[in-house]
Amino acid sequence: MRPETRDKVVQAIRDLSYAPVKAAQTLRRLRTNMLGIVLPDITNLYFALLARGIESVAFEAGFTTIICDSYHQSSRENQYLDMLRSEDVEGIIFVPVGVPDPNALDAVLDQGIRVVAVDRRIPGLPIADVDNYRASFDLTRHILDLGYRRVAYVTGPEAVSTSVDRLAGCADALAAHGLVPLEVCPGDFTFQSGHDCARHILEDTDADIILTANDLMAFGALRAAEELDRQVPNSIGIAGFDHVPHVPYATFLHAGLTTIEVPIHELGRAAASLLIDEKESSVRLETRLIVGGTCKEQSKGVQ
Amino acid sequence: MRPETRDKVVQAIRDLSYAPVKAAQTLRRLRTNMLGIVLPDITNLYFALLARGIESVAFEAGFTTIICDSYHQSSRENQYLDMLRSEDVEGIIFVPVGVPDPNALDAVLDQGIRVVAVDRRIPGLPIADVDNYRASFDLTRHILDLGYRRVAYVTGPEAVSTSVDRLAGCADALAAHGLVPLEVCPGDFTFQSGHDCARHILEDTDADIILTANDLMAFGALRAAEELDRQVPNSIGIAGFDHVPHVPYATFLHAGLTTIEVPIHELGRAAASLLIDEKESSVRLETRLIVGGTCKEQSKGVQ
DNA sequence: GTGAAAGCGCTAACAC
DNA sequence: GTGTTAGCGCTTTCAC
Repeated sequence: MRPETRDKVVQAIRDLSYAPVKAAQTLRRLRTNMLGIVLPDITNLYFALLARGIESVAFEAGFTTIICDSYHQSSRENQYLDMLRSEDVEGIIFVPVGVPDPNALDAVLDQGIRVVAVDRRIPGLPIADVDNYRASFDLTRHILDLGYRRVAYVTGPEAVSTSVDRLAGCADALAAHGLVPLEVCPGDFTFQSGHDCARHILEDTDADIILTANDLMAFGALRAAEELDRQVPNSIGIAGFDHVPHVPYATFLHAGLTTIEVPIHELGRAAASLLIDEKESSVRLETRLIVGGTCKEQSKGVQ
Repeated sequence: MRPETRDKVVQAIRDLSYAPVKAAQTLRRLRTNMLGIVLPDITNLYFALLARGIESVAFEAGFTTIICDSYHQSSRENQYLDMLRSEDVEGIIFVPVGVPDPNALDAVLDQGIRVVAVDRRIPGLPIADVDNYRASFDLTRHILDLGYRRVAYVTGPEAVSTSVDRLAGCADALAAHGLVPLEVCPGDFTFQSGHDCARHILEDTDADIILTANDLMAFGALRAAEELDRQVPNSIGIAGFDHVPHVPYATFLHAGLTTIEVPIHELGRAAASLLIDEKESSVRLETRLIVGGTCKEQSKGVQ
């Protein structure tokens, strides 16, 4: 068409402030260009960073994302799965609360909506994750190298693969030294549960270190140690897992927590790429050991 | 219709696993049942709590929400506004980065999409907020009653109404005592800026208290005080604003921060209600003074 | 109470 | 190049 005709059309679009109606496009093309994210808690920085990573890739690819916060409740999780299905999203990135309800999930899958897991495994689905077992194994070896021997562990929910893998990695590293955990206390990834488990461990065992399945519980443990006047790391060692940059913690814990860095944002990006590029495979990213000030640097008493 | 006929139909829905196509409904009804949220940073707990509040009301009312994270960039904010417009959302809850771009906003408004502000004022729009001026005034009076006199203030971005109001409330309360702020340092609501401003204040002035426009900057100030070996509250007082429940802070700051509690979740709920109930009015919620351990309890030297 | 038909706004296909 | 048309799946209206 002639440039001047083009300009006229463009001008007309302006004048009438015309904007295409998405619903009509969607109906015609049978493509919504929407992605769903289902996660347990958007106020948890870990998941917020994950959502950001996902969104950054989706936005570049022209997808709109709907974040669904399941509040750690599988009933709400199912409601959201149904909702996303009826919205005809083109894919879902799913961080389940525990073991997902097969009914709700299959209904989604049967409609041809692709679902990928991120962080937490879901049987039969591709996933973007890290090697939690390996990282936990390596962290445990690290603290064994430092001379710690009486290891107590604060684990996460048993229905969540990350909890299971991290605990297993720790237990196996201990076993390789002929050791077993002094205590395995069931937490739920919250600050409070970390605090409560650590208090129990400090009061009822002679552990020389507490390992926790995430940083938040490690902070709970730090609090418990402080309440009981136990010096960290001199009287008790503490290590976490995640390396979530909880802001105010920098205020007080200058030397930082010994922990495993999980590339959360990248995990989100990888999961979104799996969905958008329609890959069937999974992707695994690297973690890194962060040596902080909550474990002794010297071997203790072993010398 | 006869019950048995009904059952047959229901059965058929089952068998064919029929689900209505939202796009067709939307096209026909010209209603999308979608709400947009535009906010500066979903990884900031303050905004995550706001989003949760909004979502809880929207979900009950059958609306799907789309959270748009502008990353504190007005360019992205405009992109999202355009995106939400083309999605034909039925309303937008808007926490602007600064002063919103009239072009992008008017385009939305011209299309008949209702927009409400929350937390931060936007000229011409209804808002759900708190009386930041009053609360800041009262907090300042409180610390004056405690005997503090040499008050330094760390403010937020000057394009944001909450910053402006909080600073004005403080300044006016001081003026009522014939005082002026010893120093007003421009922060940007981040931990880092709170730290940097506080360091400057502690090194270059003889302030006896630092007030900050939000809790995050107060934590930065606490960090700065610790670095310079200034005891809180004995050597320097600190107070914040927000009362955001940053989790790990409970680990270390046992007595808590002196601050103003803003009902964030409720603010989100109120904003969503304004939109959904199609009210034109604004709504203002109550704040509360939280007396923590970061200000001296006794008047100092005044007796 | 049941059935038929029009039309929401767009896009893709095809004819000119 | 340009113009015309069918139809995406639903809801609403109107006729029976």
